[in-house]
Amino acid sequence: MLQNQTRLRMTRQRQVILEELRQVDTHPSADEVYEMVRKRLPRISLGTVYRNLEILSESGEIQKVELGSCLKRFDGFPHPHYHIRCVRCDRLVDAPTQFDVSLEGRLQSETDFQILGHKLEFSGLCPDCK
Amino acid sequence: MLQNQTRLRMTRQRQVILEELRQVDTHPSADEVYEMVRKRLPRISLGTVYRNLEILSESGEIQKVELGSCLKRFDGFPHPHYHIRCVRCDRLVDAPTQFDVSLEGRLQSETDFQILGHKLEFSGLCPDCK
DNA sequence: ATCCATGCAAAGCCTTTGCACCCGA
DNA sequence: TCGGGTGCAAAGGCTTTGCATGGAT
Repeated sequence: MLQNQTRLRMTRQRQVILEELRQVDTHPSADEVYEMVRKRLPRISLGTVYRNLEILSESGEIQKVELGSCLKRFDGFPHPHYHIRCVRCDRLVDAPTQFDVSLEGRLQSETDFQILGHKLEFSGLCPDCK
Repeated sequence: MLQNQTRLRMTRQRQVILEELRQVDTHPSADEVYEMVRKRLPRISLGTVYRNLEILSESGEIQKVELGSCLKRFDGFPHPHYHIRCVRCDRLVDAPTQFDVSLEGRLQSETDFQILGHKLEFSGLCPDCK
């Protein structure tokens, strides 16, 4: 979250992006947001959309859904387990927690999806970074 | 997982990638795997590493750590909640499950990380796809 | 022998960034 | 006014792919 002293300047672009995003529950990508916003602000640029999505999610107004970065990581051990990612240095370690299939069972009764699996990632500060 | 009938052809490159990955717990990126493997197979190409990481994770020999794809999605509602992703059409919907902070507490006592949060994503087949 | 895998390089996709101009507070 | 925001376009980073050749079964 941003401190109050760094209050967001509310430009038309930023406001429209926020409004459009709050009107849907489809979790659009940056490009999809761009297309939505363009109907109201035809001259907005894709760069502005990216910049504002970043700023809005840093300030806690919205959230990014994906974990980590674009960079994929690989784990040589295929058994199901969880990870902890250091928010500062991006180090990824196995979490000393048991995999809990019951999470899926609880959800299954509440949804029309056929649940097949789940992934859980913790974030925090690693011993070196805290 | 691949069916047994589609047994993997075990080339030297594929085998070395698998061996190297099983010797570390650092969750390397594709490029880091490339650097590791290159010490033993100097002529291997980055494309081969990518192709094999993909094949090995599809066959269940290893796993990709990141959720979803490289494409980031945005959610206009910043309160903590979980998502379900359709493995077939990639649609993303909110999970009708309560956010459970106690997951963090249980882990905190078991690790030297300072836990700050967690993300949980379910995968499954959406009503349209199943 | 067959067909998948490889090396190489180019292309692709999404995202970030430099720069000059603009505008909200 | 003035520092952050914008549009535009180019660059960047990671990943995928086309193609001719190579190699496992």
